[in-house]
Amino acid sequence: MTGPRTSGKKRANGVESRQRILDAAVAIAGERGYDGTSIAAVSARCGLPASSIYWHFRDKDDLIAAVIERSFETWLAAVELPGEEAGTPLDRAVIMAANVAKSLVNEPDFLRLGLMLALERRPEEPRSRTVFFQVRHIARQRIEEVVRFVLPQLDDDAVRVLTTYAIAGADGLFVQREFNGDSVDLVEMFQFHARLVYETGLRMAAESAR
Amino acid sequence: MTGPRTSGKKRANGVESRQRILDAAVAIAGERGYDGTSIAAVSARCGLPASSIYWHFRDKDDLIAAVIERSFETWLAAVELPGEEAGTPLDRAVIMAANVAKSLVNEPDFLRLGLMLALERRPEEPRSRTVFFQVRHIARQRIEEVVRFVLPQLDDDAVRVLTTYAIAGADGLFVQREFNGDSVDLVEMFQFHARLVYETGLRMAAESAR
DNA sequence: GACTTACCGTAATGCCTGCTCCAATTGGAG
DNA sequence: CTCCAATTGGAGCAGGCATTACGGTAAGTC
Repeated sequence: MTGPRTSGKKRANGVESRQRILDAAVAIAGERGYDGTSIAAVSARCGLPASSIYWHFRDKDDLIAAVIERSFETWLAAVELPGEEAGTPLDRAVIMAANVAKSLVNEPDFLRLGLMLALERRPEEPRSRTVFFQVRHIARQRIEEVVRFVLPQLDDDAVRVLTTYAIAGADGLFVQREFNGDSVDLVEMFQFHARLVYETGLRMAAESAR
Repeated sequence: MTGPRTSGKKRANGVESRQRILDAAVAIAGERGYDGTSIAAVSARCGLPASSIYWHFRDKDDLIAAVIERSFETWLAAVELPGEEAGTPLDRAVIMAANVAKSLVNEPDFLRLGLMLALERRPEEPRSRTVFFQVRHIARQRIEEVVRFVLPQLDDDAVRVLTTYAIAGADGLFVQREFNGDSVDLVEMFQFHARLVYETGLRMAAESAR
């Protein structure tokens, strides 16, 4: 271990405080949604006064947007198509589905918040909502890539339909688990879903080649 | 003009006022969720003062619960398995799926509000949320019946899994449409989904009989 | 006409909200 | 040491919130 030269750890917090605030915010916003998240609650949870929150973030909307960005990054890092050693393309896709499910079980706040945010329709759309849509678009592209890789014989239209269906199933299964609790085995259901989407893709390809 | 009879309806409102309040509330709550729905906004929209709302409903929670109950009733009435003249059991199930999709397109507020409500986790759970769960349970039973009728060879466990998957797909597709707008043809996707669930059920039955 | 019931309107209650102001503290640089 | 910039502490503001108190009015009953 080294003596860290300049840093140590104790100088005025800054970076760490920002993380503490985000940690508190993701927990509360993931449970109560945008309107249900009060600055006072976040402040109480992270132990910093409201003024500190406003020093780090322009306003509440900015805070929630930052929450989404950070959560998405960690989520995205956890979700990659495994390498060739994992087996056939289908095997790899099923493993990836299981990994997505696991990360959703471990940190459901991100998607829960995102879904709540996206379902809302308010006259003036908050930035946090559009951030979620951007982020969601990236996720969609990644899934589309996987679909295209696993089922290379599909044409663009079929890829799009299948991707939409794949994401819909994922969202829906997540919601089911939120409702019914642990009685829904998310990992198993995601694998089931991945296989089903794959077989459907096979059938679609066969039909269009007919 | 001396005061004519003003025959039809003008006096002593009561029932009609209650409906006006519920109409306003379902629109606002369907767009903004529980916390986003203020009594003042509902009052402004229905033209009645806040005190009238509190005459008809105990509190905000009671109002939202009533909104859910009423919306569910109209939704449930719109969704029935069509009669034998519609064709094979699968045909009938697909038609029913299309009908569900249509009613969701026409009145998305019910499910949008329900999903937002169900995703929230607050320390003290509002009655409206439990009402949604009750209502949702009824819907699930109805779908389970349909699954059992269309695929009578399935055992109970398979029926349960398939029903969960069917509902998850429906929720997920609905959410997709909320995100992507009319570019998602909900009716078509619901039919697609119904057929896919059916084929999966066939395969499950064949496997368990193996 | 007196009394009751059902409903509407006004105005207020007290709490909570997002957000800001400003003074205090801290660590590093000169 | 002094000075500066980064942070925190806490008090405070205006506005919005759910909810209520209370008085008014119209119709129905006797």
